[in-house]
Amino acid sequence: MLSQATMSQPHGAVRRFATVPPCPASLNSLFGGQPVETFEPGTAVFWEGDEARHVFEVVEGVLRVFRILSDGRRVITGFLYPGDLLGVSLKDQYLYTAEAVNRTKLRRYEHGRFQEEINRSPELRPQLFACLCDEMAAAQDQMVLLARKSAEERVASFLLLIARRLGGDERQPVIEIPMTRLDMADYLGLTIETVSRTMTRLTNCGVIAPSSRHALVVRKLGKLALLAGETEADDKDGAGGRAIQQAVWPN
Amino acid sequence: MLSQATMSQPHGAVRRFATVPPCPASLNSLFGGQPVETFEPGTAVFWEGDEARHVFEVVEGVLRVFRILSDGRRVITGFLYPGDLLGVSLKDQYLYTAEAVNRTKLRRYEHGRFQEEINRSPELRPQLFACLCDEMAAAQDQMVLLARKSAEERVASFLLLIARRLGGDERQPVIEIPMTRLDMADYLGLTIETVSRTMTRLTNCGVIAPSSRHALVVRKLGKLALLAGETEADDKDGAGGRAIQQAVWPN
DNA sequence: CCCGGCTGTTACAAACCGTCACATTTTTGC
DNA sequence: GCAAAAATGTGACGGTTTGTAACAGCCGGG
Repeated sequence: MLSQATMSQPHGAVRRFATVPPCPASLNSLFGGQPVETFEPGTAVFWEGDEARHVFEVVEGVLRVFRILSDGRRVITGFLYPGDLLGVSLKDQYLYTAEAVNRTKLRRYEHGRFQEEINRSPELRPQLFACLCDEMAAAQDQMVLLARKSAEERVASFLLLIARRLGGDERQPVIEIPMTRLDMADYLGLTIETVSRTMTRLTNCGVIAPSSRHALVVRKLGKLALLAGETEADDKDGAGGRAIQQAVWPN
Repeated sequence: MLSQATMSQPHGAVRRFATVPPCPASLNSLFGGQPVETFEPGTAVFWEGDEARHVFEVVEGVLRVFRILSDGRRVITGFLYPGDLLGVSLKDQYLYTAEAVNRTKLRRYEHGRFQEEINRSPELRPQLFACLCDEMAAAQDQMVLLARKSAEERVASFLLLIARRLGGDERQPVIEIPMTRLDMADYLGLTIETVSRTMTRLTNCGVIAPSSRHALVVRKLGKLALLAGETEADDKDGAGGRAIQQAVWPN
């Protein structure tokens, strides 16, 4: 079963199995023969409104996926990491812009052929379906974060997400943050100042320790999970066993 | 092609074709033979964490779909209307609670059989896929709303969504709002007071006019669209042709 | 018919976060 | 390397939204 706590996947951006090796009839194998294209930091893979001709697989690097309101406000709906798919759940045109955060390598697959392959293979279909489910679950988590979480909870949630993705099961994972503070802010629905201040506060509390500007160490993973305000008590770390009061909403 | 501006569809809740009549090989026909079950206002169809045994079709009434944080904060990720599907994009357990807003009638379909039908039919699959795409698009819209829109823009966006869903193409549609202010607040990431104040302001501006407590008339649809802060200029109403400054984000 | 509970509205003070400003660090271009 | 530009950190201040509270309106029950 797929892990549910993946990075928020935007529309059409799908996290695939990280643990399943590519076998002939897996989503992974589809892109195998395609040439690798490189995108420099800040360059767009496609723009919102472009005709959706291709599906992409992230081979290396990180992408940001966003939409922009008419007055310039930007909303990043997700970040894509190696192994993720981009441009799947679309019909005729992309609903968002995809841009390289750092130097990124992609494989491209023609959209119509992708659909055909999926349609043809009873093995690929459940994989794709599971990916879409994960994508929706991540979108839901993000809605919860944006609708009801405080600035501190948002930043903590974000760091926790990256820590779980990159840090494995370590107790004090070292995590890389390739995106800028502005990217984080536009992803979390905050300003760069608030992100900056909040991370400073987390540092002063000893929850995190800055390594370089784009990397840090999570010193108290359990504390971070508590600050993230999660429903589930993923409390493998013994840093604080707060009682979970099951919320029963009066109707 | 499906309309993109549908009500935000939560995980597994899919808006189907409203214009396509049920034909033997359509999603609509699957539920045809199932008995209709009635849910009283406030009763749950299922709870977050329940084993996902069934897929539902909304026949009549409105549902709210939500998640609750450990301290009681509630986030409504979407409302479901007649014709919508519930519980599709899930694997083993429901990720949210579904509750009847008003008296609701549903048809139930066993989850495994639903999957089989989809797998078997090459006609049903693209329909389901298109539904999932709409669902993701709606989730994205909601993320934009929650991340960057002001209280007024959120309320305006919500009213516009309902107006377009129910009011058809009328210039001054009468729209029903079966949900409470608390539901609206938990959907829009606001408090009931803010929702109330904002609607009062919209009334004073002449944009809307209250009909009853759970119904109102949209007097200036174009103005409402402007207040909603949409990217696209859906300016069929001549109520104000503000210049759209295309935002080019400096990288 | 009146009453009690629930929902919705309005006012006011408070909190959180955004805005503005500037110092500091890092990166970029030459 | 050096200077310019960009990104980041930090503080003071203000605005939007929230929280608290009181009141009004609707609805069902006695």
